[in-house]
Parts: sequence; structure tokens; C-alpha cells
Amino acid sequence: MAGLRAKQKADKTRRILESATTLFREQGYDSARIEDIAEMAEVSVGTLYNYYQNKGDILVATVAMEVTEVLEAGTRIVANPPLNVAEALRTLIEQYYDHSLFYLSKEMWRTAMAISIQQPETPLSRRYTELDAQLCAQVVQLVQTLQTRGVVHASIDVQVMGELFFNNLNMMFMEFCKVDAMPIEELKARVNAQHEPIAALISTVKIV
Amino acid sequence: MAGLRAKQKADKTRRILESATTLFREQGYDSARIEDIAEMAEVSVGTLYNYYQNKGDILVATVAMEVTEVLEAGTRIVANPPLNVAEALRTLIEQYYDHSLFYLSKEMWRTAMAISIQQPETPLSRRYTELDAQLCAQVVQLVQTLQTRGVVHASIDVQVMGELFFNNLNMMFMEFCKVDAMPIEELKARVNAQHEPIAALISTVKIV
DNA sequence: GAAAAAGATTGAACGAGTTCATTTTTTAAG
DNA sequence: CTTAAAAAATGAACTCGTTCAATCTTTTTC
Repeated sequence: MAGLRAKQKADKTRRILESATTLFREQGYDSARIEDIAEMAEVSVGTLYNYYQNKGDILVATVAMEVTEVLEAGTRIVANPPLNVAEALRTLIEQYYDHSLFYLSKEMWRTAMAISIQQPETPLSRRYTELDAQLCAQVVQLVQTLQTRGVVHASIDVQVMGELFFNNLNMMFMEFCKVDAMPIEELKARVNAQHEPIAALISTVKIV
Repeated sequence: MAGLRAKQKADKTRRILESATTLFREQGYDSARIEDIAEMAEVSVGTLYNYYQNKGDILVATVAMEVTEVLEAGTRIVANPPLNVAEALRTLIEQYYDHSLFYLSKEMWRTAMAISIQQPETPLSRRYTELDAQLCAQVVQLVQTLQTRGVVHASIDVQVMGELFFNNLNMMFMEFCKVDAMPIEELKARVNAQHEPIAALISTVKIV
């Protein structure tokens, strides 16, 4: 039976990820010890290290799941956005933000972002960066769609504009994660306040 | 002599910072061991920990120096900027970028940014965040000055616009630090390519 | 100037992530 | 079914950041 090993491997990969995510959420990333994660996943410490390069990689794997789901949901919004620049942006971005705390706590996000910055050459950090690029591409795509449908002025460089929006929403998300007390509604309000005037600038439909 | 202790303390603080910076640059942040830093600074490990809370704090102290100098140089530019939006932005931002690798390597920046994200409640991380806010305020101030001098359209919200530029230049700097191979000229070119069209949008002087 | 109090220094011990030589389990070959 | 080879699992040992009780130095008090 060639499938036995493969099945066991997949099972262990999943068990480790689930145990880690549970403990990260329960006690925080730093307090969750590798030994405990291994025990909960019913493997030895050494085995855990056969499946993930290091502690951070386990976390980044969870982030990758999160972002993948967000990207998928975003595709639907981009395919058929509200035909109003500010509203379209708001819809997509609020979807990102609302999903962001589904699997991950703010502390987990902070750690994941920190890892992806500090060790950008790790395979899973590369993956994080790549997912980030996909999110950015999605925002660009939204602006592109809005331009094609005639609600964004034709002279606008959609690539530049999309990157600007994305860098801004990403940076604001970082600030959000840094302040435990900030509610997600405040993040949304702040980002919206920044994007609305820009949206007005590039919109063909001028509000009187 | 009441000054003996104070003098010795100042001297040790400096020696530790210098030793650490040297070793961080030479061998990278992770490879530079606290024991080696202490030995180079001619203090014991325990003493080092009386002067800095942890390894990261030593690094953030260097960053604070760097940013303080950059802010000061920026003040002069903001006081008397080129009367052209794109050029003014370019001048200020290139000054930031050119100074950025004076004391710190890319790897040191990455670590510092990672720390300030991951442990935002540390005193020195707060300091980092505060310096960031000052940089942002400086960019806002530049846009404000340009508006006062009539080169930025009066309808523009300078706060929003400045934050947008800052978040963008900051994010782009992060990306720059993540890619060891990227030269600073490429960073400048990319950021300029993003800011130029926006500058044109908000400028009173339209280019034909 | 001696004794007491306050401040500073020290390095051995501790904890947690990571490694790797050894052992166990699974697969493939005859 | 037996045996050899490959793959996976194991946990004790190692590393390095960090702590803290004991010691030493400086300052203050009388």
C-alpha cells in the first residue's frame, strides 16, 4: 500500500498545524512551547521539525490559509464590484479586514509579519510575500475593472493607483495589529477616511 | 565626585552600543552573540542587561539615532522645498533613503522593523513607532507647505495625502530591505514612479 | 575617615528553540 | 517470507538570550 505513508504524513502535518494554532491562540505565540505543540499533535519534537523548518513556519502556514481564503472571496467582489470607486474599495477591503481575525489573533499576525520581514528567504516567508503580492494584484485588478466600466478616469495608471491603495491598507492593518485596544471598526473608518478623498479624485462621477 | 558614576555609565552605554552596531554589521544581528558584544564592550553579560533591556533594544537604539538625524535633515527641506510637488516629495524621500544605510544594514533594518511590530509595548519599540509618526508628520508638513505656497490644490486634505505618501514610502522601504539585491536607486525609481502621477493629480500646475 | 547604605557588576544557572546520531517503521526486492 | 534499503521518528544534547543571588564599588552619613 503506497498510500499509507502519504496518508500518515498528511495527517501529521494537519495535526501539528491544528495543535499549534490552538496553542498560539490560547496562550500566545511565545508562550506556546514546541514541546507542548508536539505533545498535543502526538508526535515527538524531532518529528515536528521534519514537517516544519521552525516555529515561525507553522504560524506562517496558518497565515497562508487565511490569506488564500481571503483572496478567493475577493475574486468574487472584483468580478462584480459596486460601480462607485469609494464603495468598491470599501467592500473589498472590509472583506479583507473582517476575515483577518478568523484564524489568527492580532498577536499571531504581528509575529507572522515580523517573521516575513526578518527572514524573507525562508520558503514560507516567500509564500507570505507572494500572497501579499496576490492581494496587491487583486486591488489593482479592482481598479482596473472600475476603469474598464468607466467609473475611474481613463488617464489613471491603475497599477500605480492599486499599489498605493494596497500599501496603505496594508500599513494601516499593521498599525491595527500593533494596538490591541483598537477595534476593527476603527481601522475600517480610518482607511475609508483616507481612501474616500482619493477615490473622489480619480472618479469620473463627481460628487457635488 | 558625583560625576564619576554618571560618566562611567555614559561611557559604558556608548561602548555597548558601538560594539553591538559593529558586530551586527559584521556578522548580522542573529550571529552576533550577547556574550561577544559584552566582551567587546569590556563589560559582563549581566552589566549589559543593566543598560539595555534585551538584544533588540540595543538595535532599536541605533535606529533611533538614524531616524533622529534623518528627521533633522528633513526639517531643512520641508522649510524650503522645491515649488513642484513631485520634485519636493522626491527630494525629501531620497534624503530619507540615502541616509537609511548610514548606520544600519538592510538586515538590521529588517530586524528593527520586525521587533517594533512584534513587541509594540517595549519602551524602545514605542520610541520607534513615535519616530515613525514624526516622519509621517514631516511628510504631511511638506504637503501642507506646498499647499500654503499654492502648488497643491486647495481642496486637498493634506493630512490624508501626507499619510498616504508616507505609508507608501514606508512600505516600499520594507520591500527594499527584504530584497538584498535591490539597489537604492531602484527603490527611488519605483517610489518616484508611484508618486509622480499622484503629484500631478493634486498639483495646481498642470503639465501638458 | 570608618561604617552603612545604595548602586553597579558579575557569571553561573535556567529555559526554550533547534539539531542530529541512533532506532524504529515502512517499502521494495529476491 | 526474508532481507536489504529507504524513510521517518525519536529525545538527549547543544546554543544562546535572559535572569538573579552574591559580590564588589561608590557614595553618603556621622
